[in-house]
Amino acid sequence: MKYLANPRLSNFTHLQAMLIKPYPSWELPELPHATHTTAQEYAYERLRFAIMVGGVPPGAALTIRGVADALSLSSTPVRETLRRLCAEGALFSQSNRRIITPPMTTARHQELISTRVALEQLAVRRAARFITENDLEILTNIDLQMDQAIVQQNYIQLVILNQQFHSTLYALNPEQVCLPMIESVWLQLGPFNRLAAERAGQLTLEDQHKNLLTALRKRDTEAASQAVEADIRDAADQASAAQ
Amino acid sequence: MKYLANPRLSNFTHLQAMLIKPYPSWELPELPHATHTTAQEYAYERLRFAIMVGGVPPGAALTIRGVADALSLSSTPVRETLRRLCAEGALFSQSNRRIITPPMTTARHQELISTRVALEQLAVRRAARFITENDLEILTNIDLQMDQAIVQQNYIQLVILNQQFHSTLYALNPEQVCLPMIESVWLQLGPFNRLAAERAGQLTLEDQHKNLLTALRKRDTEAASQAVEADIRDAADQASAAQ
DNA sequence: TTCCAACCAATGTGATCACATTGTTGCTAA
DNA sequence: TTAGCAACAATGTGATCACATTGGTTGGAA
Repeated sequence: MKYLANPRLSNFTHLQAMLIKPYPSWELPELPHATHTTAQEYAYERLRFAIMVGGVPPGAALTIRGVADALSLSSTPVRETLRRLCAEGALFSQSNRRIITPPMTTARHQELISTRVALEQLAVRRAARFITENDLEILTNIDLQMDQAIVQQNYIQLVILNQQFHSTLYALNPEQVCLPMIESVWLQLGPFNRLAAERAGQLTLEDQHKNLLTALRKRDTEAASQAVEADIRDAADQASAAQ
Repeated sequence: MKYLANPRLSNFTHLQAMLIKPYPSWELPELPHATHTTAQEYAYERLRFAIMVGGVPPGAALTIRGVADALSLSSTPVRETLRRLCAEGALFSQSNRRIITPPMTTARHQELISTRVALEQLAVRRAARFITENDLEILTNIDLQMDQAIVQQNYIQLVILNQQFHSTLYALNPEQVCLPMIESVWLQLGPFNRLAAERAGQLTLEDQHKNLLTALRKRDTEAASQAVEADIRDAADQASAAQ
C-alpha cells in the first residue's frame, strides 16, 4: 500500500499507510460513502483529512500512481485532487513537477499563525452580528464535546471538533470569503498540530472557547476577537513548546 | 470560438472571445511561450488573466470542452485548470457540476475588500522589515510606470502594474503564506475592478502608493499599513461609485 | 578512483474514448 | 391546455494508453 514516491527518488522514508487506508487506528467514523458523489471528491476528502491532522510527514513526495493505487482509483481523479490541494496550499508543486508536502520551519509556523489570527479575527468580527441564541447553543454543544474529547485524549476528534467550532461560527456570515482561506491555513498547520499533539502531554485549549462564547453572548465583538487571538496563540505556543 | 456553456443551458449570453483568443484588443504583450512548460500551465495563465482583469462576466458558465476548443487543447489540462481556479476562489463549482464565475453582489464586494485589507495590512507589516534601498527603487519604478499607464488610460496595464507593485512588496517576506491568498482575493475582485474601470472616467489611485513608499522609506510600518488600507479603500470606493 | 555518458526505471502529461449525469425539446395523453 | 414522459443533446467523469521528462544506475575511460 505504497503511495509516496519511490524513496530512492524522494529520499524520504515510507509513511505508514494508515491514513490512506480506512482509518482504523485513528478511531474515526468512516465517512458515509453516499456523500462522495465522484471519485475525485472521495480522493480529495481522504487526502485532505490526512493532511489536516498531520498524517503526511512534511517534505514527503506524493505520486499520482501511488495515491491512485492506494485508493483503488485511476490517475485522473487523483491528479485533479493533488492539483486542488496544491492550489489550497496543502501541497507544494516543485519545479521538477514533484508534489510534496510543504517543509516545516519555525519561520513558516510563525507566518501561518499570524495569518490565522488576522483571518479569524476578521471572520469573527464579521460573523458576530449574525449570531442567534440557537447558534450559541450549537457552539456550546460543540465545546462540550471538545471537553469530552480532551478527557478521552482523543486527539483526532479534538482537532475535528475544534475546526468545526470555528467554522460553524465564521459560517454565520452568509457571504463566505475568508472561510476557505482559513481552512487553507488550517491545512498548512496540520503537520505542526500533529507535532504538538504527539509531544505535548496535555491538551488544554478549551478555556478560550469559553471566553469566546461569553463574549459572543454579550455581543461584545472586541472581546470575541481577542478571545480568538488568545485561542490561536495558546494552541501555537503549545506546538512551539512541544518542539 | 465559443467557450462558454451552451446559452440554452446556462442562460447567459456569449462573451466576446477576445480574452481567450490572443489579447489583441487588450494591448497586452503576448506572454513568451517558453514560460509555459505544460499545456495546463498555459491554460491556467490564460484563464487566470482573463478573470483577473474582469474579462469573464459574473455568473457565466464555463465548459471544459468549450475552453479546450478555444485554446486548442484537449480536455485534460483544461479540467485541471478549472478545478485549480475553483480552489483559488476564482471560479465556483455548482452542485450540478457546472462551473461558473461567482455572482457579483455588493455584500460580497464588501467582504472581499475587508479581507483584502486584513491580508495586505498583515503582509506589509511582515514584509517591511526586509525592505532594502534597492527594493524601494524597484517599487518606485513600478509606481512611475503606473503614472504613465494612467496618462495613457491603459486600464489593463494599470491593473497589472498595481498588482505587481503590491506583490513585489509583499514577496520581500521570504516565508510566503499570505501572498497566494491575496492573489485569490484579487482574482475574486476582478469583475468588480472591471466594472469600476468601465464606468469610472478617472483612474486616480496612485497617491496612496506615494504615501506608502514614503512610509516604507522611513521604515514606518504603521504608516505603511495605513497607506495600504487607504489605497485599497480608494480603489473600492471607485468601484462602488461606478455602480 | 573519479567522472561522464548511456541506459533504464519511475513518474508526470496529455489525448482519447466510453459512460454517467444533466438539461432541453417535443410529443402524448388526460 | 398542460402535466408528464421519452428522446436527444450537451456536458462532466473516469479509465487507459502513448509519450515526455526526470531521477538513478551502471559501466567504461581517463
